[in-house]
Parts: sequence; C-alpha cells; structure tokens
Amino acid sequence: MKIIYVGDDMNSVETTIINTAITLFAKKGYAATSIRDIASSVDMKSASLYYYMKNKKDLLMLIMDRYLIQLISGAEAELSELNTASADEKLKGLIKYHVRSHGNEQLAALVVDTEYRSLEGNDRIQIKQLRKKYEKIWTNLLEEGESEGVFHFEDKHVSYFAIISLYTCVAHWYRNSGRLSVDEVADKYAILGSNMVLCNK
Amino acid sequence: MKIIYVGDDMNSVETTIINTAITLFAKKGYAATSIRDIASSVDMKSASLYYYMKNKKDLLMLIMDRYLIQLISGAEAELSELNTASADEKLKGLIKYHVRSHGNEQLAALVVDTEYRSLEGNDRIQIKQLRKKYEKIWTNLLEEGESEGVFHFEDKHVSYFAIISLYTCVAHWYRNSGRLSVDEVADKYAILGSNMVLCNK
DNA sequence: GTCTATACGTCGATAGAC
DNA sequence: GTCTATCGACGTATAGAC
Repeated sequence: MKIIYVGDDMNSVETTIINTAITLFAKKGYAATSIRDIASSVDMKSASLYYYMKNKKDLLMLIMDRYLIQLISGAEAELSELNTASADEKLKGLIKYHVRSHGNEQLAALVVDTEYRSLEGNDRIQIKQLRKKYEKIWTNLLEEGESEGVFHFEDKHVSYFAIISLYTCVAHWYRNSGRLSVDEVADKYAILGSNMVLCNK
Repeated sequence: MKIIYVGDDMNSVETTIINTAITLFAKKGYAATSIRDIASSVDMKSASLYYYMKNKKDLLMLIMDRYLIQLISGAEAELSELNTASADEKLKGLIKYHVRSHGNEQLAALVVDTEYRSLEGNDRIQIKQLRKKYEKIWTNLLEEGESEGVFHFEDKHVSYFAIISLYTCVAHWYRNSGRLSVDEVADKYAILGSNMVLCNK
C-alpha cells in the first residue's frame, strides 16, 4: 500500500524534489536542511529549485498538508468500509490503517510529527486543524465504543493519548529492513491497542 | 520530585543559561535556536555566553548527557528499592518513575528525545550508548517477568517498543496546567502498561 | 528549465577593551 | 565577567543570461 497522491506524476521533477526534501527533513530536521542540501541531492543548483517552489516554508507546508489530508481521507474510507462492524473491529481496522500509513510513508509521517514547531502563523493554524480533524476520528470511535458498552477506560483523555502516541511512535522506531513487515506490525499493534480499552479483557 | 543535579547551584549563571537553552531547544529546536536567542533570553550578549561554554554543540551535549545519566541512575535506584517486589510491581514502579521524570523535566526530556539527529560523530555514539543502557533496564525487567511467568507478550520486541514509546511520548503531550498532576498520570499509565503485558488480564 | 552571479541577512565564534 | 566589534562561512532568495 504505497500512498499515491492524486494528480502526481511519480517521475516528475517536482515529485523528486519533494521526496528528497522529505528524506532530508526527516533525517536532519527542517531547520538544519538547507535549500542547497536539497538541490545537491537532486543534482541541481539551489536557484533552480525556485522554479518549482515558492520558498522553503511552502515546501514544508506542502509536505505536511498532503500527508495529513491523505491520512484523514484514508481513515475515513477505512471506517466507512467497516460501518456495519463492531467498535472493536473498527478500532482494529483504524489502528492497522494508521500503522500501515506511518510505516509505508514513514519519512513523511516523521516530518509531520516533528516539524510542527517549525511552522508559524497561519501555517501552524492550518496544520493544527488537520491534526484535530484526525484526532476527532479516533475520539469519536472511542466514544462510540464506550456508549455501546464495548470499550471501557478509566480516563478517556489518558487512554486517548496513550493510543494515539503508541501508534504515532511507530514511525519513529519502525525499520523496513527489520524482522517484521509493516502488515505484521500493524496486526500485532491492533491487538495491543484493542486490549487496552476492551471491556472483557 | 524536582530533579536536582549533583553540584548544581540553582541560581548560578551557568544554570540559568542551561535552563534557558533547554526551553528554547525544546520549543524551536536546536538548529533553529541561535546563540543570540539564548543570550537575549538571559539578558546578555552572545559573546558573553562563551565564558560559560565551549560552543553550541557542547551545550546540547551537556543537556542530553545530564538528563540521561540522571534518568538511568534514578531508574536503577527505583528498582533497587523494589528488589524484593514482583516483576509487576517493579514494572509499575519503573513506569511511574519514568512518567514523573518526563513530566517534571519535560523540556529536557523533549530535547533528549528530538535532538538526537542534531548530534554528530562521537557525541552521537555517546548518547546512543546512554539510551541503550536505559533501554536495557526495561528489557531486563520484561525478560525477568516473562521467565517468572508473570508477563506474557506475543512479540517481545513489539511489546518493548510499545511500552517505551507509550511512556516517552508523555513528554510530548503532558501539560502542567492541565487537569491531571504528574503523579496522577503516572498512576494511570502504570495500570495501562501493566495490563499490556500481564498474564492474567 | 537550468544556470552563474550575487545581494543581503544571520550564523557561530573570536579578539580584545574595560 | 561582560561588553563592542568583527570575521568568515553559510543561509534564503532573486536577477538575468542562455
């Protein structure tokens, strides 16, 4: 499940630049990555990049915006496919989707997760809203399960943060070269998370 | 439980500079924080800071090194106090200690957690070794509990990363001004984590 | 589209007065 | 101890040739 953005030409220069920026931002951080770093990684001069982008800040915004919009629409699609299932099945499905997305698009997920502090003004507000929209998908599901008597948590907010942080951190430790595939990690994690909130555990 | 480093004079200029650096590194990131930023926050000129430190890189190292050494020795002390307790009690104690440390020294914990990528060469190796030493405390305890038949996990590494990431992320979301005290969060989290690996759940 | 050249600010760090 | 002054490197971004 490689995420393909609508309208992307995977071989275009724009896409190469964006993917290179994602790699460098994830590895060294946005502030420590210079336009010249990105340019030399794609065998161009720094001035040439400005033909494809407005400035460095907009490049970061493009990356974060795209990933979050993709993540949200994918989560909504996943839940709508499961709309007749139990809350527990929906939670497992959502966890698997989240882990797969964070595993397959690991570098972009890392940028989204670590570079929020690099945003200012309206950019920050815009990304905050997208994050809140995604969080809402999870909290709605937890509340749905609770009102159906399927889930129980001593403290809703603590459980919510526990689940969200557990699954987001996958992007920080998962290694593609490791023992487990993304799908295997997703399956194992779905059980862990379900156990955390399920009533009859 | 405010962590006091041995030999610190809490009112010294050095300490003020270090605490200011921790705050700025946590908020904006190491690369995005200039020496002039730190200096103006402590009402000095940038040149004056060099009377107290060798360079910017060493300031970051000092912060990360101190926090990790403190974290490790505190965890060891916690476990040695509990050396006659069950593995489950030890795990709960370790979780509580970790959450309290990450809650009380939140900014330093964030710097340690997010600025590893800003280190190079021997600095990186040195911090990596400290992190591994701390991780070893946790994995030893999980293995001890498993061999005693108290803990069970389908996949040791996945469970280990789940627990570690769950508890480290506390530093990312905890707000001192919020509804819960650090101790309350620590207690609630200890139950969650224990449930994840306990046999008779 | 990609380049060379460059403007202009800010960076980390040092020299040396007080 | 703290300052002013300054160095040289490097940052983003633009102008304009090809």
